[in-house]
Amino acid sequence: MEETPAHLTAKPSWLLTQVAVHAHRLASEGFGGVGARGYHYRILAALDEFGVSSQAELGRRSNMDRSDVVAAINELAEQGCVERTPDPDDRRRNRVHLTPAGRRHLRRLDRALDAVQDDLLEPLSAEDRQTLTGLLTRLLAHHQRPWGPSSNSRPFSPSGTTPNS
Amino acid sequence: MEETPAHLTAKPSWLLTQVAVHAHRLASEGFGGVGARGYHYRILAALDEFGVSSQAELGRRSNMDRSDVVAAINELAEQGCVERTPDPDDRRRNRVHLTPAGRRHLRRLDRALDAVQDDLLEPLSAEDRQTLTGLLTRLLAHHQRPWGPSSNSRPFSPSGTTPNS
DNA sequence: CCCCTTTTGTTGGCGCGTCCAACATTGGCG
DNA sequence: CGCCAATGTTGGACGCGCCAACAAAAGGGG
Repeated sequence: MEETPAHLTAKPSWLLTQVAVHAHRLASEGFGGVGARGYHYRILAALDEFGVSSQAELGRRSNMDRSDVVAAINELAEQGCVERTPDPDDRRRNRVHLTPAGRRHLRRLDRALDAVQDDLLEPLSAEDRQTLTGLLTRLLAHHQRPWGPSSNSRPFSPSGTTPNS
Repeated sequence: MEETPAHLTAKPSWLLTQVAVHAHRLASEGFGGVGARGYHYRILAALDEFGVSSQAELGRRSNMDRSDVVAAINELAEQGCVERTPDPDDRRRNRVHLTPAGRRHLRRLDRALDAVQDDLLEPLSAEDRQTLTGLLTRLLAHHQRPWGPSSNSRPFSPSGTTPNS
């Protein structure tokens, strides 16, 4: 039985990315059954929660590049989950909205994803799960500083709390 | 300021993968300066810790596909970090070993990666970091079990989808 | 001894997620 | 009006994980 180098197992970044690999694998299995993938879920969830949005908004909310939003919405539109109509008030934008079929699809994906969480966190107690969630939430909030490197708009300059630490 | 859907932020798998994205970004920045990437580090670390190995061993230890090991070792060999010699005792295998340059390269990458950990975990106290590391280690160990983690095909398990511990 | 299975290195390819560059159109604002 | 910002879109890049196929070599039974 081959062991993994301690150089790796000692590094939180290693643990994080490797566990994320398993999370991604489980999620893909859950999505795969219905021919969906992560990007679809993100957009459907954002649409469900915030209603009609422009593609740029969807990208910012679900942390995707504008170009990837285009592709995902094309696919969702082909499946009839979503519809694109030009925005009369701003002719640059598209008003994207959920269809009933899209809402049903989202529910399916949501159920699949909930099952994934249980598989993923199986060895942890409810308390441990909460602890983990809290820690990860803090980390994510910290690294989502609005002035970060992004082509997704954010007209702000550097000099935040930590250019380099 | 656009918000992320609670459907996402409430899911540990989302938090995990998103934080992993930042970890990956930071690591890439650390590696990028010297033209390396994750696969290189994994192999160098495994070689440093376990000495001369075959490519298949390297793959198992650092969790990589055999084909990806080939590519990574080609690149490392071009950089003079690693050398491939046929194994006289088993003519299928290659004996891969670190060169002094490779060892120096590894040390550089190691220092860069250590800095990354600090950036990544900046908002957490030392205690929190340890807690996080422990939880992730448990999760990783659980999902690396040879017979498959949760759903089926385990010898025995008292609970299927029930809370535990 | 031969046959069958396994292991190993290697090639080539796929899918997903992230990201970037460029472009035309449109809106906002001085 | 003229400039800059935002939007949608196209096309591409890279990293990582994964799989299928193959030839060469090793190992284990009959």
